[in-house]
Amino acid sequence: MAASTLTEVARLAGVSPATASRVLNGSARTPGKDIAERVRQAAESLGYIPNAQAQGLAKSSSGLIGLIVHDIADPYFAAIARGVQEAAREQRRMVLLATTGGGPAEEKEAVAAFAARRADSIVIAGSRSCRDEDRDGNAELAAELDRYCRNGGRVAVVGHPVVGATAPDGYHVVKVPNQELAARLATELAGGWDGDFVIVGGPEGLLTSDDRVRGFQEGLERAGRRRAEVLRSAFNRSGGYDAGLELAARIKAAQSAEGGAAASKLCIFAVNDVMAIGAAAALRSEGLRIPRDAAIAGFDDIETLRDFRPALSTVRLPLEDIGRLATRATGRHAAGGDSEAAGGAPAGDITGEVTLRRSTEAAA
Amino acid sequence: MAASTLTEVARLAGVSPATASRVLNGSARTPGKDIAERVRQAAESLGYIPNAQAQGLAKSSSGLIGLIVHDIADPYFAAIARGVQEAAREQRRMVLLATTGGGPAEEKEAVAAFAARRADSIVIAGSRSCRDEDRDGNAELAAELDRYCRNGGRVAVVGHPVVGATAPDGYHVVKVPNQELAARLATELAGGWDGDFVIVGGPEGLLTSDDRVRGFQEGLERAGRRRAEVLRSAFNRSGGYDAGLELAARIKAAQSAEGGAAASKLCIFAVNDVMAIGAAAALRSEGLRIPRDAAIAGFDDIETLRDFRPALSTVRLPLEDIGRLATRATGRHAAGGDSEAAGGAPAGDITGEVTLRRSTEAAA
DNA sequence: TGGAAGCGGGAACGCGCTTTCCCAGCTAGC
DNA sequence: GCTAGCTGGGAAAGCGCGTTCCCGCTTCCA
Repeated sequence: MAASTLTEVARLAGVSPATASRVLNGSARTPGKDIAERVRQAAESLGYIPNAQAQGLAKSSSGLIGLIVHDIADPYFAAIARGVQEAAREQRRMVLLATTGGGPAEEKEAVAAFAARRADSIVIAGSRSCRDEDRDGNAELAAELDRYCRNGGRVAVVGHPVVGATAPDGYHVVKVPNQELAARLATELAGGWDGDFVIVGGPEGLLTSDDRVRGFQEGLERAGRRRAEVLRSAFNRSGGYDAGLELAARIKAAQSAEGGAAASKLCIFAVNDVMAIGAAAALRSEGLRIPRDAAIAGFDDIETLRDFRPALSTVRLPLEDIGRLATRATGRHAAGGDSEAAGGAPAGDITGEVTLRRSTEAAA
Repeated sequence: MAASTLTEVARLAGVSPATASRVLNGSARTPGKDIAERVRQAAESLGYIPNAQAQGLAKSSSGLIGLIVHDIADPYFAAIARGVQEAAREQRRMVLLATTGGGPAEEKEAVAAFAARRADSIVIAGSRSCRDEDRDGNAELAAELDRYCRNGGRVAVVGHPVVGATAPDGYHVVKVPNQELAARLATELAGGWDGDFVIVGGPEGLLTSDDRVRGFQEGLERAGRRRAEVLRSAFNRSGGYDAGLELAARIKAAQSAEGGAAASKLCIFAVNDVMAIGAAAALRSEGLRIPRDAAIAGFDDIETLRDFRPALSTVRLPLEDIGRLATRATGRHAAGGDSEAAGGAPAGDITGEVTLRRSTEAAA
């Protein structure tokens, strides 16, 4: 038994489907009071639920918004997803979720799937990559997005524009000042730290990671410090852990070489909180303590990690807002152009905040 | 310019829409090689993407699976969502996300929205509530689900059946042995702990919380211990924090009353990890240390929290598997009845594992 | 060589809904 | 009193696709 249809409701109410449609699913024309009531009662008694697919077909708009993340279980993406979800609810739309593991090829597939579902808009979170091996994938993704936009879709990307994408109408980028914030973090850290800095970054070519690395180096330079060495590993907890093991070995070697613990201490900047936690875990597993033997800082200020001890110095990013803004940017009335003048939230105005905590205190 | 349609492809290829459909969207009948090739090329050159809405309308099935969670940013739900997402991908379906904040009324709305979209199945995660104020909401939710199932929808619920729901065809519950696992946790803890136990639970009527409380009490009893006092607060980090403050005051009072720190120590069981972390943070903020001044245990073994120090004793729940199993249970061939004999994953066979770590070590 | 069986392709209908167009009935204006 | 103008309702044409039915052609067997 399939759900009851508009026609059935209409028949029961003794009116035409057209009229039933007009009263049940908001139209410019409003039928007479008594008829409306009859229809509503018929719908109620039949438990009528409009078929969104059919509505979408007829109106060619689905009320769907597609969200692409690398991994929904990653707290970074989960936080963004929450914002997206919230904004979607405001707009009375539903969110369609796709996780891709970060590969542009899978992202392209996700875009195609969203396009097939005729999603009104797409939000892409997650770092862009410009690694060589992703070249083709990026090109295909860009092409797919381009087509999607030409067909009237709207897309918002968090962070960087998709590599190689021309910017057609409806293509919006929510800029995150990773570089600038990383620079600020570096200068603030440099103010209270005498030792050297090391950066634990993601794979080269991951733009978010690259930005943060570059920014941090800039900040050091501005503070009159020498550039930090950059260690590359996976952009997740285990990457941080691996790098942490490596660093632990060095620290221990340095300590024993110089005799006491009086050696100049290292300050580790991991390009995201999850990596920082991984690195911290590695140091700890090697018997080192933070910030006694080394300082460590992250990026993102993941909520779940705020109770971590020693409290992690990091850069707070308003992840939920980012998701919300990206979603709003794809809203119907967000027609580009005078987004500032329109009075709505000035999309793209993301800002973060350097947050120094115990993990980088000099006095251990 | 809307996306190109099957008819356009057919025209370009010089065939009828029927033929084009047969070659492009898998049918029992396969047109001739050359024609197929022509159609495929036409599709390619037009950038044809099948309209899933139209397909869904015609086939009356959408390839959509609805997921209902309280909050996607909560790591518990995020982990489940990952599993759901994975299983959905296996089945070549997409997941539609709804977050409800836990209220049955909102859950009902989500179900209705999914029904409108003609989602093939619905997975409901998140604790059921049997509080009085949710009575009406539960009834409405049950009715909505019932209707959904009667219309051929399949639903899987994680944890408990929806309160008041009769179990029609296609209604599946993924049981989580919360009670039993909590009991096991209690007995294991009792083995290495002399002091009293306190339970930090969620609001009364939240079934997951209630189960864990009940199980823990049972376990204590089995171990010959006296029942623990139960503190109630919100089922999240801040609820844990509040309870932690209260407990910290008591502990400090007891310590100063008995002079030294030699008083019998408290072991706190928070009904989930996030609450446990909150409670731990509260104790710490009051100058108490874990496990020196009190032991603490949680439940769920949230991945992001595993690096927390002192390492949290907890019960590992295979959250991802839970999501996966729930999703698979709603699969097309999961026709109920002999699910065991069917050879597939024997759904409902969720099991957890008590994991004792440093936070409950007696020797501080 | 004639007929039946089989196969590849097209015409047409239906999925459930929106929307335009049209028509009947009414009121208002001359 | 007659027509212009308006209002509320219905008929019907799609939206893009799957699918059934039908038809013309080839192939095989008698």
